[in-house]
Amino acid sequence: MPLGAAGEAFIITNSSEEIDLSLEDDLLEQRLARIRELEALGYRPYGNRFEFTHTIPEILAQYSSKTAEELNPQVRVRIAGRVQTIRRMGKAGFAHLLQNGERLQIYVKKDAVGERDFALYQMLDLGDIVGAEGYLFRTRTGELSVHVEHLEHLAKTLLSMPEKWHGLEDVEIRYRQRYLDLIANPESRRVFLTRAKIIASFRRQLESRGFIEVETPMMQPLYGGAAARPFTTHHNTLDIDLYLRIAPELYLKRLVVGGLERVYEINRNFRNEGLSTQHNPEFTMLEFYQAYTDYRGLMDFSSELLRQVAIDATGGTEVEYEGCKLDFGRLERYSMREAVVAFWKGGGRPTHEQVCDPQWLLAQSSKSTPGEALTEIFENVVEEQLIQPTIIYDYPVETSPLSKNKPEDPAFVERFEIYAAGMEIGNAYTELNDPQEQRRRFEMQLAMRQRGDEEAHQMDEDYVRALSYGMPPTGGEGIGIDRLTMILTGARSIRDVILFPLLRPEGPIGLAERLRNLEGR
RNA sequence: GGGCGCGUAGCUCAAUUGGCAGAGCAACUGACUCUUAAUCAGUAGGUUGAAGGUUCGAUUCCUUCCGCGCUCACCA
Repeated sequence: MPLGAAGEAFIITNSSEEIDLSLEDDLLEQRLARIRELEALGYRPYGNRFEFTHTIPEILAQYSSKTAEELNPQVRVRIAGRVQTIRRMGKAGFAHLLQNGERLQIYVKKDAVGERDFALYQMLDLGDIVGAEGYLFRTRTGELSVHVEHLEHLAKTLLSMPEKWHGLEDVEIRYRQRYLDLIANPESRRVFLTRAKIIASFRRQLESRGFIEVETPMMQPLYGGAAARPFTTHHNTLDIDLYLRIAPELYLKRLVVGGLERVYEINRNFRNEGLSTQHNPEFTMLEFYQAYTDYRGLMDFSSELLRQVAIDATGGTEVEYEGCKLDFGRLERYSMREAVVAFWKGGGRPTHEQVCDPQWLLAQSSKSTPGEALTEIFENVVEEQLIQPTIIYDYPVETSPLSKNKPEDPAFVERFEIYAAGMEIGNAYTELNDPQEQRRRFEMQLAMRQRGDEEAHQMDEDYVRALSYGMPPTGGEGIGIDRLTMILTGARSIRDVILFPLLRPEGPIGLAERLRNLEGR
């Protein structure tokens, strides 16, 4: 396109529409007008494929240490990114392009890029996505930059970006419009990269030990494997109600029966409960099952897994959370009864004999069985004090319908939970594999259900049938990925580690209507 | 669901005892060919979350509602 024509188009658009714009003062309208200016210059407001030579992080990794002299002979690059800052000075100027969380400065000089590309540079808005071609150099102040010789437009921003040095702080917008959070807050980006590293580390470690990854039903005709209320949905053709799973446990153990002796699944569970800083209705669990081991074996395995995950995610075994230094290098271990004695607050610390005495336990609690009383005391007294990563083992049978009894103490089961930062992050046990005992446990749960306990298990007869074919002795464990991610990233709320946490739907946005009204004007 | 707190320009935040709704950034116009929170001159931008009420007068006080956060209960 001849330069004169382009310039003319630019000027005409300005003079004819400027008055309307200033009267309306609508950013959208300004931006849509700018799209027409871009098109008049022969640019596409939403470009297509762009061949780049480097990503911005690649350039920074390769050339950050190079001096001006070492950038000679010229290093030619083609890069793309989102415009993060613009500093215009008449017939030249700078901008920072942001890509994959890192930024690189470009220098655009009219003499170097020509009239048309310089007109494009002058029209850029913060948030536009552009491609640039040129060579690397260092500015007078020493910043590695691209001396641009050609500029290309790849995508237009119609809405204004978050403010540049405070970033985006409104938590509601950060959760609802996570894309803005990811653009504006490097810390948020880092959290989700760390989350991905945590999951990758678990996968790598489990694969290397011969575990295979499987997917089991999310929609289940019977829900089980945990104590929780489910979400209900409906399948039209079969005309049946289905439940979103509260846990994959019963399916994974069917697979162990079937000879998949080491299986794991990393996926969502859904529990129809309240929301809090530690609870989202859908959350991600790792569950794994290993035949021929028991909860003692899993304690050792868990310690290794968590230690390595901490290293893979953060570079070391120590992390700081809420001002406390947590060490994943080793997990402390207490039985539940030991923990009640050890973490007792104030006077009247019980003896070991007392925490084993049903009469003493019942006297401390409103619960009707010694086991439930012990659990209640533990939760009230101990849980919040378990800051260091800690294993608590040997749980009362009443609260554990799927765990195997301790042979020497049938009122307790071979179960442990992992705590850190006062939160439960893991739950594991020696799986109950006696179908007759499992049938009795389900019937106990049914009785609790009839007394009004909505969270008690239903009878899963196919599961009993599976066990009746024989399940090898097996250890199984679940680890809450969201909470572990909170701890390893220093997040206060589970919503900070879930990309799109559940929120109430927002009201009408009104953008579609505004765009419709502005179309073709 | 209960309790406490917050909601002001696109973003981050002010506004004295109830007395003319403001600033910075972003936007718009102009100047500027090595800036980096660029600078300089100017312009525009508001149903103060919504609806009622008290008052001569409400961002401010009261009521209800909406949204978010914290917390308690339930849960992992």
